[in-house]
Amino acid sequence: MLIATWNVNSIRTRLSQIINWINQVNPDILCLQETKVIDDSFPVEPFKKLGYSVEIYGQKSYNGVAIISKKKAENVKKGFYGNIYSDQEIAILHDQKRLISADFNGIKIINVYVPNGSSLESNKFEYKINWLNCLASFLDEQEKKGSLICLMGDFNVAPSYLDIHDPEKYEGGIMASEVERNALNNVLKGRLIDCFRIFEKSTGHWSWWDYRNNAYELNKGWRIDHIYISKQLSSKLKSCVIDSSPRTNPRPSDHAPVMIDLNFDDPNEHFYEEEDNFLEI
DNA sequence: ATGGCAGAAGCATTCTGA
Repeated sequence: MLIATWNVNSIRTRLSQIINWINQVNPDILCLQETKVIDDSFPVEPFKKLGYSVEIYGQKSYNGVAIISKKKAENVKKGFYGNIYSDQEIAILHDQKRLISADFNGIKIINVYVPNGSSLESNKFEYKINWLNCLASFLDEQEKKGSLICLMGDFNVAPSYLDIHDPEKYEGGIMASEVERNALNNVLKGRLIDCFRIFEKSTGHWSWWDYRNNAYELNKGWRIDHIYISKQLSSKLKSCVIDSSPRTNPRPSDHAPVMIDLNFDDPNEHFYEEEDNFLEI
């Protein structure tokens, strides 16, 4: 089962590129971020024509998330829910459409677009940390229910210096600060693993390149788009790749899709031992 | 230290992103 995440930076501008990518890759589940459109204007039909089901949670101009899937999503939830924080705080977090979740094959798929935060001094940074703390509480609740989790999206955090093209310049700044990494680690709490780092330990692998300063051509990127799965699922993980090819398209998204292959054909087949190859940073 | 580039809204220019 192929599960992918892609910050497309506008579903309407990127529609043909996304359809082409789906035709090439044939994902079972594709989580999109930054769709930038209200639900009534989301181009649903091109996906339905390919046999996909579409679940959307969008707003005007900014943010917006969607789950495109071959199987119909079950238990679709838009935004945070459950007994986490006050209703008032939840209401504030719902103003920005950044999270949608659904169940597939007994796995809870959680698609997130984590706030960027702008700068460490910004009130948007405070919002980012609050949002990540809310996500941590949300996952605590899911864990209590015993759910198997696949959490993916644009996290706007580089987990380590290995995930930045120029760590000397950027370490400690936005997307690379201790505060953000602590907040991310508090979401993961060791119960979720970074699929990409199961297979690749080295630096030089990016999922986002700035539109400015010829960053893609100079390969000056960051790895800020991630797929995390419950440790119990790690034995089912066959691969995790970043497909940078759409970044070479005319008028590309600044992000590339990230994809995992989870084995559900043979439940006894193990690709990795759980405690092996887990990179602790 | 600042801006670079791109998208949406909407029609000149601002806001936002990362």
